[in-house]
Amino acid sequence: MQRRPTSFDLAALAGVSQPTVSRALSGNPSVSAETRARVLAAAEQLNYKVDKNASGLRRKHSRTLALLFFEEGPDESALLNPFYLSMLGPMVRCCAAHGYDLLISTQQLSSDWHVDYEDSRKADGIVLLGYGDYLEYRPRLEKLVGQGTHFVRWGAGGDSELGATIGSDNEQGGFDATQHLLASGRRAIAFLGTASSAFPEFLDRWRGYCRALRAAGLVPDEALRVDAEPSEASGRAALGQLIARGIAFDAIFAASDMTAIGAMHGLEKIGRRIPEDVAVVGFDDISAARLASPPLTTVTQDPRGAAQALVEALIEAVEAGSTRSRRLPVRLTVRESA
Amino acid sequence: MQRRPTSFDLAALAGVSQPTVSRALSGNPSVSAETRARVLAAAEQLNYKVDKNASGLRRKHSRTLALLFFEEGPDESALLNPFYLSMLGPMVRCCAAHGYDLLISTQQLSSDWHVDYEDSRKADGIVLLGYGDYLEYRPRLEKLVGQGTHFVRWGAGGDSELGATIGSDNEQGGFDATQHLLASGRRAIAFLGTASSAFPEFLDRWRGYCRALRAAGLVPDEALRVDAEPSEASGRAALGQLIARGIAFDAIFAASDMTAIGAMHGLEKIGRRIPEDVAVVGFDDISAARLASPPLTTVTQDPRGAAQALVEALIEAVEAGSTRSRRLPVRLTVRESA
DNA sequence: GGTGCCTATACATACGTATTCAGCTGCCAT
DNA sequence: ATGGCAGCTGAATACGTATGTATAGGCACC
Repeated sequence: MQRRPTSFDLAALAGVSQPTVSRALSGNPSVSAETRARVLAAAEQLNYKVDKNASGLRRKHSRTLALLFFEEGPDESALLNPFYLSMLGPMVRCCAAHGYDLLISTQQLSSDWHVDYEDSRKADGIVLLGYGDYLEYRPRLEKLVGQGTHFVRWGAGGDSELGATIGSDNEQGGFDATQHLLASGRRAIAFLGTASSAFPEFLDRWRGYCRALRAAGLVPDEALRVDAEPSEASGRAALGQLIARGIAFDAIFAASDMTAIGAMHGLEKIGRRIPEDVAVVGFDDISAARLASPPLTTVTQDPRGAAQALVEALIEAVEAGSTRSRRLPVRLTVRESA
Repeated sequence: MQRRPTSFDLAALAGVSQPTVSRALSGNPSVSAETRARVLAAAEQLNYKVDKNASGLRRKHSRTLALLFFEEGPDESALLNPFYLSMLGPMVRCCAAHGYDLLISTQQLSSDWHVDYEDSRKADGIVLLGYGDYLEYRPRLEKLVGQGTHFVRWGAGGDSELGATIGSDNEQGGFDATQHLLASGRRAIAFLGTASSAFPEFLDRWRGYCRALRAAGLVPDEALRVDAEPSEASGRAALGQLIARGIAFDAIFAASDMTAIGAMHGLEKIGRRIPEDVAVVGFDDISAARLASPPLTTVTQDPRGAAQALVEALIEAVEAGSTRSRRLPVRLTVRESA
């Protein structure tokens, strides 16, 4: 393993100077076609690769984006969110298509704010995943803005002071899901979800649910609303609570698939058939939704579109200096549970 | 957003020279405690961060590892593998603990071999995920070895000529799963899996299955073995095939959870109870296994341990020049399906 | 009091690339 | 023939850090 070839070696081989090599490789139009060809041939021969450290030092950017997952701890990490995980592939591909590399990291709430990537020039900008609209984050995001760091957040959006936000149209998703249930004749539709600030999306889904009901001339009934977090256990518990209330229902709209699957298990246990007795619709389209029995009808967020929107917004922020928030469309995926 | 502070600015503020700043920050023992304190205070004040491009240029490494997912295309990517995805968090944390950053990328088989990260000094070493033991990869891996690139592969291992390999003890997992079924009195245990080179792990799982049978004085029956890929549809189809053969069975060991879940759906459809009529054991412990109904007994690979083993092996390769392959223990997770 | 040694710091330089500026060549118009 | 101009290329330099070598001061020892 001998010394790496440098642009000087390349220049010597191609019979030109080092600056010409640099220009040739970066596609500068001032270098003649034949010179460029000679340089490229030499590069091929020496298996020359630009040293990105030197390049990044000289230019002022690294052509690298950082992907930052929020986490409370190993067991409470945005890296466990299946939707985020499904965005990973598309993000990597989208970055590659734009000539960027992707750095991945996590950020603990408890730790100091060490978003060094942009500070230390390892990344030109940051994608933030798992940062809800918690107030706790505000000062950190504000500091980021203050530093002039380029970043884009996945979230419910709204607050354009804190950088651009990309998120799904949760309200419309809630509307579509509910309308689907209404269209199949259901009238007593329970809503399983929480309005906790930890899941701001759930509130929008609830709003869509209400809008659909009202559009059908119905009035949302608080008795049909049960608090539930996105977990199987919580879904089962919520169903138990619903039953305990003794209120009749012929459908369930769960604000997350995990909750929906838990509720389905609960229904199964008490012998209520799905969808004959109770139709169920979830939200997220996690992989287990398709594998559930019966397969779960759910609101699908498009991971590819989301990934692309995030990456392209960030690149725009990096290269053009600013970008805009976006709300992405969702799609109802009808399977057998409703 | 003014100019970034450099180590010279820091030196001026602390009243020392730039080299002293560099030494103070890197913990060089030759700098006195009081000087170091002054430098650190100045760094805090200026919010100084080492420029990793310049640092990487001067040193010969970037303290960055690249994580490379193999993919045939967007729909056939190692980034879709839930086990790999579950390693992500632990890998990130493990890298951080060792002071490394993690770059994530994909590699298409069809494209040229562009593992530029190490070539271009963006990464010091590479973790390869999703590279089975396909012969097609050999030349590429050999080239990597030839270049002196440091890398570690997740896989069945064995071929130590092609770099270190870290993998689960699939044979033992197959043995444990089968023994568990035997212990509960099952005697006719079907094996659902394929020996295709695309899934070399399956072959080891099959071997473990055979060893358990023989240890119990039974002889593996080829009639109980059905080819199946790791997908729900394939699992359902495999069960159909098994039924069509008209052979009696009281248990199923599927070489993957996806297959097992498909088979469970098939059993449900024809009214066979799980586990009363047929016990089912899977392999992988994907998230859907716990959510299945009944929850699936399966062989759990430890993503944290795997991630740690991969990262630490790679770091050892990078820093010490070489490393060794390892086979990681697996654990049977008993739920309700068997 | 000079020599030698040790500690802490400063000086100078190298890493490999991209860019600014200047220079060279040849061609066209005057 | 000469000035100007365009099209390419080369020389010099800057980017910010880390490190090898040199230097200044302090102390012990003979």
